[in-house]
Amino acid sequence: MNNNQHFEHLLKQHQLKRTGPRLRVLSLLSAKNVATSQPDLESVIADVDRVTLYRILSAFEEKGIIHKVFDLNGTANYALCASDCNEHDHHDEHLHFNCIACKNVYCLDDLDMPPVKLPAGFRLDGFSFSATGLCPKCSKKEA
Amino acid sequence: MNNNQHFEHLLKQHQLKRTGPRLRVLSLLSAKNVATSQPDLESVIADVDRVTLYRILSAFEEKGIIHKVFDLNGTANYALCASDCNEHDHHDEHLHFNCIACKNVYCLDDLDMPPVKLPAGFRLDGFSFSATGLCPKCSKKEA
DNA sequence: TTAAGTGCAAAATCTTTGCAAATGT
DNA sequence: ACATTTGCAAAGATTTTGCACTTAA
Repeated sequence: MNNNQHFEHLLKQHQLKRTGPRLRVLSLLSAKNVATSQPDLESVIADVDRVTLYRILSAFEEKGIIHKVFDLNGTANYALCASDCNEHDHHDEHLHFNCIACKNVYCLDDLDMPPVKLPAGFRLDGFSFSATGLCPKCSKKEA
Repeated sequence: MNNNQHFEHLLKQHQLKRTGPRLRVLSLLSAKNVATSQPDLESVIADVDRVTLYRILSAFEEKGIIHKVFDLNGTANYALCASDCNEHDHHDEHLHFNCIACKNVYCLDDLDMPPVKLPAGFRLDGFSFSATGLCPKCSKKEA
C-alpha cells in the first residue's frame, strides 16, 4: 500500500472526506520524522486557508490521527500517531526531543521508557517525556 | 527568615525592586504547591495590570526565580524554582503532574527520575517529564 | 442530493510594544 | 535624582466563530 492509498484509507476509516487540504497535511506530516508546528505547516501549504488548517488539525487530533505536542515555547507541534491510536485511546508515550538549534521536535518512538513511579494517591493516565538539547545534525555543525 | 523577608531577599538578590505586584506574585506562587497558570494568577490579582503580570513573570523567569511549565493545553504555568536556579542555570527536572479534574499542576520534586538514554548523536541539555491523571484529592472524590 | 468541508470576514483572545506617570532605592 | 516599574492604549499575533459557497460521496 503506497502512501496515498494509506492516507485515503486513514481518512475513510475515520469518516473524514478525502479532500485536497487533508491529503496535503497528511503527506507533509508523514514526510517528516519530526513534529511540525502549526506556523510551519501554514507556511508550507500557504494556499490552504489558515482556518481550514486549524480545523483539519483539530479534527485529526480528535480522531486520533495525529498527536499534538507542545514544544518549549508552548506552540503546538503535530505528528502522525502510531497506527493503534483512535478517538478513545491516545497513546503518545515516547520521548519528544526538542532541538534548541533547529527547533525541530523529534519523536523518538523506539526508546524504552523508564517506568514512572508516582506518590500514593496519584492515578496515572498518561505521561509525556520531553528533552532538550542538540539533535545529531546540529550537534555536528557545532563541532 | 519569614516568607516576606525571603521574598525581599530574592528580589534584591536579582536586582529587582521590591514592589507590591512582585511581592503579590511571589507570595501567591509560594502559597501553592502547584504551578499556577497565567490566567489563574491574573484572576486572583485582578487589580494588577495584565501587562504588568506578563512582565513580572518573564522577568522572574529570566532571573531564574520561577519556572515556566506548559500544561496539557499549552498554557503556561508558573512555579517557584528550587533555590539553586539562576539566570544561567535553570533546573526543572522533576515530574509535573497534571490533574485532569482540577487542572492543577503538581511539582513532584522528590521523585527519583529515571535516567534518560538517547540515541547516538543527540546531546542532552535538559528534560521534563510530565504525567496526566488524577491527583489524590480528585481521585478520592471520584471513588 | 446532501451532509461535510472550505474560504472569507469578523470576533474574541492572547501577548507584545511604546510611552507617560508613579515608585523604589 | 534617577533608573525601574507600572498602567494604559494600542498594535500584533493567534485562535475561534458564523455563514455562504463548494465539493466528495
